[in-house]
Amino acid sequence: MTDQKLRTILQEHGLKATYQRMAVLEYLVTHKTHPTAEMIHEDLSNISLATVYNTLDKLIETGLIIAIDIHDDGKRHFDYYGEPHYHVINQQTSEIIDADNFDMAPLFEAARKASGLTITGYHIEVYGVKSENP
Amino acid sequence: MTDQKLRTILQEHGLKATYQRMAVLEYLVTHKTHPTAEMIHEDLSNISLATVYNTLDKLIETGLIIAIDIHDDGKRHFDYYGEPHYHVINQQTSEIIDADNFDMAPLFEAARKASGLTITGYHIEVYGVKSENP
DNA sequence: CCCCCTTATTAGAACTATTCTAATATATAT
DNA sequence: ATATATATTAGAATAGTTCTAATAAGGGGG
Ligand SMILES: [Mn+2]
Ligand SMILES: [Mn+2]
Ligand SMILES: [Zn+2]
Ligand SMILES: [Zn+2]
Repeated sequence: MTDQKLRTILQEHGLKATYQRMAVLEYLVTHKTHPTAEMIHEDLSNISLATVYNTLDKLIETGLIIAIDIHDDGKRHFDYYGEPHYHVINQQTSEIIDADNFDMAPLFEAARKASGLTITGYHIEVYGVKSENP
Repeated sequence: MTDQKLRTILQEHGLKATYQRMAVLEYLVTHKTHPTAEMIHEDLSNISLATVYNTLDKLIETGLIIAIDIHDDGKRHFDYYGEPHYHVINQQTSEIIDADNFDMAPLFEAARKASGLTITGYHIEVYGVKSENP
């Protein structure tokens, strides 16, 4: 993804386009893993850990990324959320699989009915184990 | 809920029925809030915080309860999960509303197709804000 | 292009939710 | 009742995250 595109995304979301923010955003856009702050900091070796955390907070506020808490390792994982999707988590391996093959509109409508709120988004994790008879 | 019932639930899930576990389980069954470990510890004043954490871990392993991470306060919240349900979270107040008016079977099927796993459960949080024109 | 001012970055310290330790107590099967 | 594996506990330790306050840099207006 080009620097100009990253700059535009950040500015359209009301964020100053700093070198550090472009790097963190590009990292999340281009990695299919769901890294922790520490992993991002290790890979982007000239950006401080505090800035990684600050940037992740800003990107979450804009909705560009989400945080996923894997209770397995006590660390927060981050995920580019340009296209909303849900996660299937293998309980045996902690592998996180991205999936978007389900229309959440009916769930939104149910949630609106149940709460009276205007629904703005969702975080869905479905858990599974390796099939016995594949 | 009677002591004998709590004892039975714990033993049926392979856990020794200690006084402390019965108290924590009863606390979660009878409270509609989604408390943190510290809240439980404060209310059950003769049970150590370590035991509250140990018990919560055991109850999660059995599936009797789940943990919910509210990124608002950095603390893990716990929830009796005797009947699976999903949560609608008010982003303005952090209020957590329980809801079960949606059949998750189609989502399970989609998740199975996407991952090849046998689905065992889900954690769903839907976010919303107060409606403008109620 | 150049200020200016607001906002961002940084290293390191601080915080605190959670986990660990290892000594004591208890549940449950026999 | 006894034995034994398991649970509880206080307090220490850990580590992920947040805070501090000094420095740097973005970007709008001139
Ligand atoms: Mn991703
Ligand atoms: Mn509940
Ligand atoms: Zn994802
Ligand atoms: Zn609930």
